[in-house]
Amino acid sequence: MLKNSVRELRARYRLTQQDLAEKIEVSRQTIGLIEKGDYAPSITLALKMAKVFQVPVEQIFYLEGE
Amino acid sequence: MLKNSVRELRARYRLTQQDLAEKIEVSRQTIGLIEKGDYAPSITLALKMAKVFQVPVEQIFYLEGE
DNA sequence: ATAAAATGTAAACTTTAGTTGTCATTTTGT
DNA sequence: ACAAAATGACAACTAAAGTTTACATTTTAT
Repeated sequence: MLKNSVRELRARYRLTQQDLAEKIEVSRQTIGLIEKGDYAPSITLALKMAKVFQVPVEQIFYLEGE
Repeated sequence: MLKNSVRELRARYRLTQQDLAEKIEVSRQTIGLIEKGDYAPSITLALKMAKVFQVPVEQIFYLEGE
């Protein structure tokens, strides 16, 4: 099962969902749905996010319970 | 633009597309299309692949030319 | 307390990931 | 050289990502 720490990282950088959305070129709603855990984004989105937060992808998205 | 080194890693482990497909639970065709660069897989697929190859996701998938 | 900004949510939609089946071509092993 | 295994490719399809619009609720700042 896929989990993520987008909300925490976003808080650390004091970005709104809108801010983050713009930086990685997706809609605000998409950020919301990802934070909620509603779906597994594309690797492209994940890589862009990792760049914004300056952490490895694995530190944002990870499989829990295999 | 998204690039990847799936083919190289798969060769290193001497796995067929079919083998890899089974390990990460996708179809053989999907592996072929990813190697060809036809599309950006989900982060879930990428994480599973990273596990198989025992490398960070960034070593498999990366954005080239921003 | 109030207004503005931020977030949650939902429906209807478009786009793209991923599947299944099938056949042709290439590679590998004997 | 030959057969078997592996890959390429394509069409038609299904499933899921991601968008847009719109409105309700919550948070934040003054």
